Amino acid sequence: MSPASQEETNLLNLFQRVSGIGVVAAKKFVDKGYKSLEDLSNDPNLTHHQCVGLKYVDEFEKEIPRDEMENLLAIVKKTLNEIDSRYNMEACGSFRRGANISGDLDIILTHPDFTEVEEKVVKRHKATTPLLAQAVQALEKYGFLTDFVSTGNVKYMGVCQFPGTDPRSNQPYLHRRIDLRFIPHENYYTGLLAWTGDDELNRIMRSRAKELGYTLNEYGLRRRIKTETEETPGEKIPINSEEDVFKKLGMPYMEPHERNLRGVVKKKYLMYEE
DNA sequence: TTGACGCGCGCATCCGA
DNA sequence: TCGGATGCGCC
DNA sequence: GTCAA
Repeated sequence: MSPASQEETNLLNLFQRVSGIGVVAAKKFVDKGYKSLEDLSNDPNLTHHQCVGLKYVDEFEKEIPRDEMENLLAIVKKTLNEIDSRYNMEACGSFRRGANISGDLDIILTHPDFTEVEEKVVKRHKATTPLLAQAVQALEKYGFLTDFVSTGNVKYMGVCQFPGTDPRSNQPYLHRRIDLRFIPHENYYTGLLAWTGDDELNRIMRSRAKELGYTLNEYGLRRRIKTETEETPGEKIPINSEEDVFKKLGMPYMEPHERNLRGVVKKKYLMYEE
């Protein structure tokens, strides 16, 4: 590769470390002649997301120890329960699968007042559910949320920071990415399953569902209706636990910590090769 | 090593009618 | 001004 | 890029 295009590749990779900058934006910045993140910071036209991404570019690349994840989650639970005890929340992703370190904190939220019907109304009328906004407001007031990336009716993406000094570094705790995702309470278990993952298990379960004439996603498990010409999703199958989903698919239940299939599949493959 | 494959959604922002 | 298209991050 | 063969 020529030195010039090597430099371009390096810059593309550098710019894409910033959250909010993907391939298209990175190319645009290279075309503008930017050579560094400092050049980037002088651009007056960065999106809000990109500004936040740039501000915390180093911190977002640092992994979050499990005990800090637990502390962060505890704050969210405590704060939200104080304003409304009917909030239900669970941290998903690798944390729920038992990982010792995580990249971000992904929390799904339900509330008995937020149903599928309610969600449809919200979307059609572009009204706002106060439930997520209220939760965010409470966490901001606490000083726990420091910046937002995006904030809508059902999904908040932002930045949080545990208060005080991190004994590991003797410095303030790092800024961490946090997502709050509101889902209709009827979809809680399929949502929990989907957002806990991992990707590989999701793929396996979805394709198994397909084989059995179902369709599975974070919104539920449905029977597919086959007609002459087309297939449409049919009635939703009632799900009252994650176990229910495994059961319907004829699979043995897997505890969250048993759902790390990515590494397992790879390991098996490597063993086969040797 | 090779070839098949990877979905869809919420939000911010841009763009053209 | 508004609706659709695009970019992005995410399991 | 990932993953199965």
